[in-house]
Amino acid sequence: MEPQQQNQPPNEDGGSGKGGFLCRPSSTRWTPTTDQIRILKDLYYNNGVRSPSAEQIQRISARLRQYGKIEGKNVFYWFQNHKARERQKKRFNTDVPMQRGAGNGGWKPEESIHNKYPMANITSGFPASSSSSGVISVGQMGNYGYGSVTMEKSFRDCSISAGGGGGVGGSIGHNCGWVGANDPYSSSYTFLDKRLSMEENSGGGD
Amino acid sequence: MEPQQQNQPPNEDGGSGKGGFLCRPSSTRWTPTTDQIRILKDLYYNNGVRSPSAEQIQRISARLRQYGKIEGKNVFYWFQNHKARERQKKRFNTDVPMQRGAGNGGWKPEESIHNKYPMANITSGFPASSSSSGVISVGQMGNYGYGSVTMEKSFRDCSISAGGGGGVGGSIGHNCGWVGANDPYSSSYTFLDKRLSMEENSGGGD
DNA sequence: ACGATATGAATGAATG
DNA sequence: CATTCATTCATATCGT
Repeated sequence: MEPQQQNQPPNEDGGSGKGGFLCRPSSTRWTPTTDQIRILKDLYYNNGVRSPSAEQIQRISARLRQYGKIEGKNVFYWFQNHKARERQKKRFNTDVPMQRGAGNGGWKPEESIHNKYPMANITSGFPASSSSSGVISVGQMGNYGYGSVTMEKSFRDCSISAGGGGGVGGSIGHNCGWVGANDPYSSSYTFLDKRLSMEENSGGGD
Repeated sequence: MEPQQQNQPPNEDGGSGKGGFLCRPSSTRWTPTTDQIRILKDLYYNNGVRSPSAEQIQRISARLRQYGKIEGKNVFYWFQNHKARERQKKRFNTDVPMQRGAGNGGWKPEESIHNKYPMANITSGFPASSSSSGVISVGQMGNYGYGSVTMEKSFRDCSISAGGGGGVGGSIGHNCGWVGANDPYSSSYTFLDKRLSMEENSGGGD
């Protein structure tokens, strides 16, 4: 993987310690664990998942939750970023067919669809999850290719009763309505809440 | 801060001199040469280039390649970092209770030759949402130069690790036949922002 | 050699 | 989907 080996802190805590004075979310942002990354990449490369739908995201996040705290938006952003970065990378070094010879263009060659981790019985008691060998349901089931996902943050209900007492699945099953939107040209693009005029004051020089 | 630049370091792979290992870029990371830095700064300050587009990056990197090994991502990162750091520094001082005309606090003003913003970031108004009356007082609350103090407005939840704790992967929703997500544009998001309240404290009511 | 600072690189999050 | 911002890691270089 990348030479940047970030530590893999056992981000277990949720941050809110009841009796604690400290509600200090160690990290404000999600720090994916190696296992999570592994699965995500597996989905991305081996399964061709690039823009998972809400349902898929829910599934993925649920599965990844076994390896650490994760939320739907994390998965969502991960895929978006991963895809965007790949494209961007390509954009930069889209150098014209000039002399080869080391003209690497320059970025890490990460397009391998290889999936290591034979998952041999390691001494560790890690929860080795079958990667592409198992019958994962998280794979994309039809939604191939690209997908424009315009997220819309409308503070509405949508509150999934999580932790109800066993049913973690969180039946977010009120999807029998919006899903009917098979209008590809009607780009969801709903009114984004967006922050009101929060422009940078471009105070560069002076 | 930038004490001085090393003069043309043997930044050529293969010449790993010390170490003994070879075939490996002695320097894992790009070490810009003085000429490269000079040009980059020139573009940054004299030309107001702060976030070059992919095409520009290609051009720049191509030009800088004359002075040393450089790649697209280097240019990209350079500008990103430069801008970010300058802003970071400014943020700490910008309006800090500084007495006296210490207009600057201390760090050197780089090579602020001049500055101009050819691209007047005039991003029009706000798309949609204008209908609602202007009951909006949420404007910035005294945000001077920058308005990004990590002010969350949407999600900022805290772990949704429901009590499930084990039976994950349940049926997370029974799509009524799953949406025919065959359409590339149909991922209307609506789940991000889920605000779970798992603060089921006995007695509740505080 | 070690600490401090500077800076390249990477990535999560957010916006347009 | 493209672009940008913020944060953090990693390493290079310099100071002591």
